[in-house]
Amino acid sequence: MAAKSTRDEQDRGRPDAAADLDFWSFVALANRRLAEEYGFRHQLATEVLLTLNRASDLVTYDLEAAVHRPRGRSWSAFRLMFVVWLAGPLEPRNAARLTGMSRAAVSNLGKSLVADGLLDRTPDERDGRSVQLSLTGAGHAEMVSVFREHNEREFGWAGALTEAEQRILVLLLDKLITGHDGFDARGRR
Amino acid sequence: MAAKSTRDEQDRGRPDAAADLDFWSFVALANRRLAEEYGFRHQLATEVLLTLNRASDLVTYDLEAAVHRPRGRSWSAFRLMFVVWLAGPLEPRNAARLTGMSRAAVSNLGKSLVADGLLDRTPDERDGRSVQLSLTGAGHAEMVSVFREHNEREFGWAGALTEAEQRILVLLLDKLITGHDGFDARGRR
DNA sequence: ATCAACTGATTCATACGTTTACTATTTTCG
DNA sequence: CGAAAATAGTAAACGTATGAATCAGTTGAT
Repeated sequence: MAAKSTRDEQDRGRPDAAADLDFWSFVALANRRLAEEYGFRHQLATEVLLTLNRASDLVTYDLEAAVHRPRGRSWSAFRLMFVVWLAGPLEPRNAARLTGMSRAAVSNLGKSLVADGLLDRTPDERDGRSVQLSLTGAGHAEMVSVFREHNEREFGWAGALTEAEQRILVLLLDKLITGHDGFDARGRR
Repeated sequence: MAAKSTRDEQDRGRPDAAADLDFWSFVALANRRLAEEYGFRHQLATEVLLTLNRASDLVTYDLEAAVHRPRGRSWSAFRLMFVVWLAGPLEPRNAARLTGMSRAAVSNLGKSLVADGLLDRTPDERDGRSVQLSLTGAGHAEMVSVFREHNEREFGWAGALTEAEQRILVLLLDKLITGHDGFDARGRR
């Protein structure tokens, strides 16, 4: 296992014991204390979820910082434009469902993106309550351009795994999610 | 593969084509269009990262909504108290590194938690600039109690996988992260 | 011993997302 | 047909995270 430091025994109680803990040695320490001192039983579950969240945060933060912020866009703006690009035109309701944002977030974000000339919001003829979101020409051009860079950097991350490993990872995550299914994008039933 | 709907061919361009897309069929649709219409090459990487983020968001949202919000605590507050509990006492700097938050976030959050009587912030004798975070008695009691519920619900998620599968998942995520190593908790070098 | 450079924590202004409440439209069904 | 319920989108209030600036203490060179 790559970066697991070994120094997580001894020196509990030393003044700055936490100073040289890294993520992996913290997980090991947490596992040990939760089991030995408190008797919790599902340490592997804790380790799975800690690692899952850690990986997701790290990758997201990197993509946002390296690709999107320099162009003046937020991670959420990219996500919204991504689904409008590939699944659009669509209603805010469906955009929210597919991105996992709230409807209000789509509404707010959409307002900015319309102001920036990247998104069009046209009234729905069928349903007077609703609206259709679509990319403008400029929005489409920006997505094609930004996704080129985004996709290369995604590959930089996923490329640490072989293709077979990547497929297994998707399968396992799929099983994790759908084993708990019946939720929509934001955990609502 | 469990919930992959098959209706992601045909009917592009139908007025509400997105209405019955779910997450998996959206991923399939995105893969197809990115490859066929735009010629992007790393679709598997896109699928891996979309699924990773999705899984992480879903699990986090569920734990926060089911376990922590009902007790009036945020997800971030739990994360901070978790590391202080198991790796503490520690300095805000190290708490930020282990949780992946910014130092400012730790400072803000810490203020609330101290006000609520869950956290102690005592000056460091060695270094007058610094401070040591530790749990109060009430904070410790709350963590033991809340983690019992948290851990059961974690198990509810991870339990969708066999133990062997869980170990493989951790290994793969580990490899994904450390294959890109040299980052600290928030992607800083 | 002193000053400059560094490091740690905090505060401030800002941005973003969520929840709740509201308005408008559509649907349902008595 | 018409009133009640449901649904879509938006606005307001709130909480929380972030980066920049600030304050304070430490370190090291001279």
